[in-house]
Amino acid sequence: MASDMTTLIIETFRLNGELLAAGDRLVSAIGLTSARWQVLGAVDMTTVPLPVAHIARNMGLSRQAVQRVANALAVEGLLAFTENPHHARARLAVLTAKGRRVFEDAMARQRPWAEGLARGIGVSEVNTAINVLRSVREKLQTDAKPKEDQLHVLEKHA
Amino acid sequence: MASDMTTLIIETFRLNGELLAAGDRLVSAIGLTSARWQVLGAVDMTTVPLPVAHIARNMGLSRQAVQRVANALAVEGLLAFTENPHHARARLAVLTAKGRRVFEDAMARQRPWAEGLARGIGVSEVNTAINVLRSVREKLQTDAKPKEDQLHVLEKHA
DNA sequence: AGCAATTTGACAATACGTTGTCATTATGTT
DNA sequence: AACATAATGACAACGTATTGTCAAATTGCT
Repeated sequence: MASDMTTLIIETFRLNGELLAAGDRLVSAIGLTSARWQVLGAVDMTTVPLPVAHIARNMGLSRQAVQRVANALAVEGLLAFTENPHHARARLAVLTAKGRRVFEDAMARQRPWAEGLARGIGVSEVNTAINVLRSVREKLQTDAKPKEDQLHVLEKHA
Repeated sequence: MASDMTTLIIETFRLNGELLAAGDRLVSAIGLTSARWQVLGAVDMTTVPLPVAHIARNMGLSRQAVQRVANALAVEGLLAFTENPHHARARLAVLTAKGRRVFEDAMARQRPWAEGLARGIGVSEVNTAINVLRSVREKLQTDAKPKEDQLHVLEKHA
């Protein structure tokens, strides 16, 4: 049903807004915002230091958006750029000691908060929701790039 | 599990971004954006013309955000403000004939698009996802306003 | 080696959302 | 009637994201 899908879409918008607001509340005491927290997390997650443009791709955002936040984090000393032996311009983003400390503070706040959110909701329902959201997102992403698919088809014929 | 909830949160962020991008693609040809489309929809939905602040509450957004979009829509002639007999400043937002036409164009595009998104996903799974998202959002919203609940408790005791 | 395409970061313009402040208008209580 | 409170819109400052453009650096193909 299209109307169910429409309901899901509207609910996704609303939940996204509430999550951002809640995330801001959660980490504002330690001088973070949701966006900065997410960038710190993306930098922390990598095993090897990466340039900002690479991190942006990992996050599914434009590199300019991440660049701006990363620069702000660097000004505040949470993140630093190290020289990249393979690329003179594309310096590598790494957490500073302070950045790692702040990020761990944020995660320590996030853990009990996420547990509280999950309380009362069945694990299988949550996983069903995750799978539905992922299916819809993947469909949107393939819709957005029909060109590449067509090229793949052409390659197969060639 | 907290980690399942974290996965759901991240997936919500990603889907939100894809939905906004897809919505923009869907209605950009008729000069709309996702945000303007949503405001038109909120104005269209009301049985009686309402002031902008009231519409913003209906949408769960700040009145300033909606005001800005509504003003832009008024400049483009999709929306008009009529005098409010009950309030000199709070004029009432109504769709113009052009606004109604554009909104109906947008809905005509949305219908088959939403159907395509829903295809291949079970109705019950979609409804489970809706219920999970709604539960999490409501929990966030009650967390955000512990004051009022406490006041209600106090009122009962008083 | 040379040249085209890609990657990266910087910068500007724009869209969308927030909070805060202010003046004006209603509302409600005393 | 008077005064405190709430609602509304205007304005400003800011945070987050987008696209577009540009120059520099890298990569890849011939």
